Amino acid sequence: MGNLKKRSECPISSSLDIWGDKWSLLIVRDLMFSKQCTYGDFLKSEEKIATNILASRLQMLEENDVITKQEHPESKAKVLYKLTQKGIDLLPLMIEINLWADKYFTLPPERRVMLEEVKKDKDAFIASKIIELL
Amino acid sequence: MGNLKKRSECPISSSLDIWGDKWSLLIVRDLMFSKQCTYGDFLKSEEKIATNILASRLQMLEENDVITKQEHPESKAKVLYKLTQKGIDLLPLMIEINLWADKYFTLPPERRVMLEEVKKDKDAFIASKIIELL
DNA sequence: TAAATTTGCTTGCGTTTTGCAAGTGCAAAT
DNA sequence: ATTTGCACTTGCAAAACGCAAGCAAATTTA
Repeated sequence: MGNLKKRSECPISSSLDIWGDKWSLLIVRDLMFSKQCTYGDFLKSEEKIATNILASRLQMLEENDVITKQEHPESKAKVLYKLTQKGIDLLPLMIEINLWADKYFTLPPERRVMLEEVKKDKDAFIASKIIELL
Repeated sequence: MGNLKKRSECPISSSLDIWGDKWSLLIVRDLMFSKQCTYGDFLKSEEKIATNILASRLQMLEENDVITKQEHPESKAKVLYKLTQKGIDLLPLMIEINLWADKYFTLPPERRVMLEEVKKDKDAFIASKIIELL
């Protein structure tokens, strides 16, 4: 299942081996916007990921230390997923994706607002966001 | 074949719809390091992409204006692939991937050298690289 | 306290994508 | 004229995906 076989020593390639698919970074995105999510929260996202795909991606990301499971404070039936430091470190990357998309797609209004903040002072935005996520 | 069906209006999602797979960014990488490549050049890369996958990714990237075909100055049998402005604009993203990988993988020496330059002055590195690619 | 619901998955199964090998058509070199 | 090089295409088995249904444990409701 979550077997990481590196195709090469190239850092781009090694990174793609972990999150180079259509879903993994959407999970990371959800965690960056929400700080923590349950399994059900991910399923509620606009893109409608299938349950088995979600399970396999969560496992893959956990095995590669991008996310961690935690027990939910209110219920044993629920599981909380959070970003690890390694996951939080994907923030600059996510921001660059947003900036690229901002140039070539039409962004939803809420994201435009965030992007304006990023454009004003990228480093400051990243710093404050990291604190928020810890 | 190269049908872009957006899963949502989210910029991350829309971006992944284009290059969110294990191979597309490796093609972009090759073009950023080499400025221009032939079909055969891509095949020589360490990761050993299959010919049919390469063809489908090149088509997808061309349809989404990330790369362009040009005729080779020396031969009609060869085809030159280059990054478009949209493709060149992926440079900051590629750099962030490198920086992330630098923290969590062991990079090959040549890349470490480049990364040192990036860390000294990221914007300057990007600026000079863009000029190089145009 | 028994039944129904919620939650986080797993399983089956048909469809799509991938990966490998071989083949094709055109250009260029021999 | 024939062989080689280059850019793909094709066939096919294997893997991954996507949808729906199922399931066990925890929690809520009656």
